[in-house]
Amino acid sequence: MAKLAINIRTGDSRPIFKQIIDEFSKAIASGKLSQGDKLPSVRALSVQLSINPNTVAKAYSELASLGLVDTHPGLGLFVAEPKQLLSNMERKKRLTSASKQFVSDVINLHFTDKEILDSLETELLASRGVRKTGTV
Amino acid sequence: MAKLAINIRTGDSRPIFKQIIDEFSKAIASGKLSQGDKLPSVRALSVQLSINPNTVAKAYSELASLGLVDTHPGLGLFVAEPKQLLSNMERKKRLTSASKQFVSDVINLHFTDKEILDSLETELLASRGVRKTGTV
Amino acid sequence: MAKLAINIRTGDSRPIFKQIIDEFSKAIASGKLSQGDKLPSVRALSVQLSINPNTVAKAYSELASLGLVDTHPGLGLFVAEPKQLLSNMERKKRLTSASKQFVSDVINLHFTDKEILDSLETELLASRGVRKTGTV
Amino acid sequence: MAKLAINIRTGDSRPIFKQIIDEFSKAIASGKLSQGDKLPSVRALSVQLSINPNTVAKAYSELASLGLVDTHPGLGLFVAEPKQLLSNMERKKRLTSASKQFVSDVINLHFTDKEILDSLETELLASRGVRKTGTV
DNA sequence: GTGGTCTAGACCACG
DNA sequence: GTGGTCTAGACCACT
Repeated sequence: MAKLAINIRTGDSRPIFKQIIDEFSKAIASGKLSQGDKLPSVRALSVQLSINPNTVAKAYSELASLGLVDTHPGLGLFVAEPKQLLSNMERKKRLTSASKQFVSDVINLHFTDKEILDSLETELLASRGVRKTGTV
Repeated sequence: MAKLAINIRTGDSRPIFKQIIDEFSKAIASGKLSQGDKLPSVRALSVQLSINPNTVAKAYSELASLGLVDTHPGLGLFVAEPKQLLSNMERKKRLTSASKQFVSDVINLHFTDKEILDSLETELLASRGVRKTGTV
Repeated sequence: MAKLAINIRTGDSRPIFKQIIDEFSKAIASGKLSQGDKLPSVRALSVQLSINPNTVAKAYSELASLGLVDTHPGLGLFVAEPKQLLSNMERKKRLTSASKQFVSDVINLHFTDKEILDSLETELLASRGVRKTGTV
Repeated sequence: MAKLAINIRTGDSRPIFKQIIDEFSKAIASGKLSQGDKLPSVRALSVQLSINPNTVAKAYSELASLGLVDTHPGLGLFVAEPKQLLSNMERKKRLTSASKQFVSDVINLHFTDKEILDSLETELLASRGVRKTGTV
């Protein structure tokens, strides 16, 4: 079980609980957290991040409903087995929606398509625990 | 003045005012609206889209502060001359930030990198008024 | 749009927010609420049920993540278009899980299988807005 | 004393003590455990299942208060004689309540009534030690 | 100790 | 007006 650091930025546009969700999502997707690994307790993480325990609880609750973790009251939260919760149509719909959102966000920055795609690829590799050193 | 259709979807996750901004941004970026073209009046657009005039006004106000349009009090809003308001560092920062956000949004959908990049490319081309299949 | 009554029972073993979710779920499944219908506002329902607004908000938030309603900040919540959010495997898994749970709950009441199945069928028909009057 | 296997699943939504109760309930209802059979000791079962002895003790305590087992201090727990503790009205009430709960749980999975009833029948037969396909 | 629920009250973004 | 987020503090069930 790798060392895990959850980072919260107050200047971020995303709400705190969403940042927590994203951090754990990426940690699980990249393999930094593996099935069966225990998450920090609600109280422990709330102290570590200096936020309200309810905020952590909300994030944990959503992670559970996303199927990424299993909750065991009295024991804690544990990384769940990988599974596909959503129908293929819903997955596709969400990918398209996120793509549209991304395009809207960057369209006025006047980058070329290649620059945009390269930037995305860099982040994708990073999220999978890979540094972008090879050719594109 | 080019033919222009502003589309608002009630099912969209973005707030209405943001959708308006994005629609005009894309229209300007793709050349469907050119420098000097007049935007519809607040009242006219609010009637056309069946939304609150305040919402349109808010969108127009942000378009102006983004530098995409010039306000001519008493006459209306006009597409501004293309300019670059942001430093290259700021542009790069926003691109990276949007990329990170996008990756967070789709990481748990379990698509391959290629599928994700393809989806984005499709939307990029669409935003530039191009269909992906078949060269233009 | 039919008249809608949400009932909360303090003696119920389910938490309040879950009761609210179930009530709206059944209202939507049975057609008592149709696509596009507006749900009562968080504040209005919290007053009507004499509970904390946050509790209603939590229920509404889960209804949204279940895909049953669309939220439009500033406007309210509306019944969403019917869709299949979950993969067939996940649907089957949840059906089996619920069946097991149900059997565990009634196994010691010493009813015959037929009595149990009849009871369930009655409730199923009721949930679809049908009174059980025909033969079984 | 019949051969008996108590199965605890960490992925189950039910708390551990409830799983233990359900397992013994089903074993008794199906005849796998008969009147007078001795249950494993608290310590033995807790070791076998790798769980906290308090959890086993809690389950045993509830089994006793349900009237399914008799406690003989110093000797252990033994399966009690079959008896009916609940009034018919109470039994019927609990069946209806469990049915309602079940319907609420599955109503949004969009299965047909037949699929739901089939799933339940399968589990009912399984709980009585019968496979559904092929008579026994 | 663990997570889950509920209340109370505040502030923000959206229309 | 609408819903969304966060804090503070309480109580409960489970291990």
